[in-house]
Amino acid sequence: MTPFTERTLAILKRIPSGKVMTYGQVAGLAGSPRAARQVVRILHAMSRTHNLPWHRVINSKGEIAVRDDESYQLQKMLLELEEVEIRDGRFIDLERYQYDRDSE
DNA sequence: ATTTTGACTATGT
DNA sequence: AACATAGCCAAAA
Repeated sequence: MTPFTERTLAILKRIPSGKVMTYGQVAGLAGSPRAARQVVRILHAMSRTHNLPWHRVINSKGEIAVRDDESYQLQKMLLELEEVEIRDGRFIDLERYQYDRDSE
């Protein structure tokens, strides 16, 4: 496993329930701010086997990025189970859910 | 070594 | 707000 992947996994696992991060934020903390698409790859490839909170990762516009309707509904449901309120694919109060304080 | 692959992002219109 | 475009980059093929 490459260092970037390792760091990305560590970061993803630290996103608390009820909070979200963008693909770009995760990539940035993992050391490569413009590798958002790599985060997407990692989620696709490893979310199942590594028990990652894939539903807590959203795009920079503050939307659920998934296009497939079934997966979209699943992601929305998982977030709502964590008290994240969404309407029309957008977060009611994104500010409240953003997980920034991570630099440490 | 080169090409393809994305649940992306910033910018411009 | 919506759309197009170009840039992006690590991993896999």
